[in-house]
Amino acid sequence: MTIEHVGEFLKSHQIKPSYQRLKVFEYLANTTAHPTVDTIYKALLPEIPTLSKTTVYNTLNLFVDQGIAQLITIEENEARYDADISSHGHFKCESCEQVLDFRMDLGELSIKGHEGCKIHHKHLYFKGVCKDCQ
Amino acid sequence: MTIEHVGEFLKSHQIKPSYQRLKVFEYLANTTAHPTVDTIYKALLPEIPTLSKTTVYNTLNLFVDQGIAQLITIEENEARYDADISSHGHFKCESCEQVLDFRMDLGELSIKGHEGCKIHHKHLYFKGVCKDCQ
DNA sequence: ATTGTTAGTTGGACTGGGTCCACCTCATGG
DNA sequence: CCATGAGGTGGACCCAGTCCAACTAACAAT
Repeated sequence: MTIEHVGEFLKSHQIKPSYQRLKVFEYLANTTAHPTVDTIYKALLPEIPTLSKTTVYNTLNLFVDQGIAQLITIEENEARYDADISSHGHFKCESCEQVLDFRMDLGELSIKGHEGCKIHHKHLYFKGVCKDCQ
Repeated sequence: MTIEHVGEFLKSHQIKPSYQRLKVFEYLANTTAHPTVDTIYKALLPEIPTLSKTTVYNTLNLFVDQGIAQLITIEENEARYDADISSHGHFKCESCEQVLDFRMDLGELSIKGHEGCKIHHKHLYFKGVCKDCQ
């Protein structure tokens, strides 16, 4: 997604497109690496020397709240973010630590035994060893 | 599971059944609340006044490593533990914050597009609002 | 243009979950 | 009865994330 499209996209989700927000979303939308806050912060710092980590946190939380990004908690000690909000699963390699997407439609899954529950989000996390690390 | 069975169970998984380990596993095996470390610690403190939080951490990590408990990272800021290691999903109510089990066989699910990956663990997390909170 | 107002940004202080590490205790074996 | 090692303890420490007060940019009203 190019930078001018990002602005329109943010506006269409009730997010004022500040320079910081544009840059954070542009970065997130153009990677498949599911970056952490620190990764995003370090990547943008050369372009935005005054950037604050709090801003990155605020911005990502805003994106999650507005439904244009999702929080990935596959690992206990690191929050990762993903601008791909379509239904898919995440696989983390325990050796090289990369997180891969894989196609998986979670739409039809429901909760057996708790049918009255209203489901807002679904996450499918697999862990193991990727092909390259075996 | 009663306390004497816990001892045998731990031994059968190469874990020396110290008093602390017995008590932690007994607590975990007899609840469906998916407690946090702090919950377990506070619950056992009256019985074991000298208990250290580090011991609870060490013990739970040992259980996870030996495959008799699993770590639930459904929420970013709290690690929960579950002695039920059968294939099932977890639902967290965003209102009352309880975590419910639900039957779901994840055994047949594989990773489309990354067939070479060796899968060790599978986690399915749903979030929403439970029946009582609607 | 000027001022008021509000949203957004900044960075330092703070919090709390989790880890580290040195010391202590207890069980087991010679 | 002592030696050894595994397990437990608790205080220091680390670090991701939050809080908060001050600063800045954008915009509205006059």
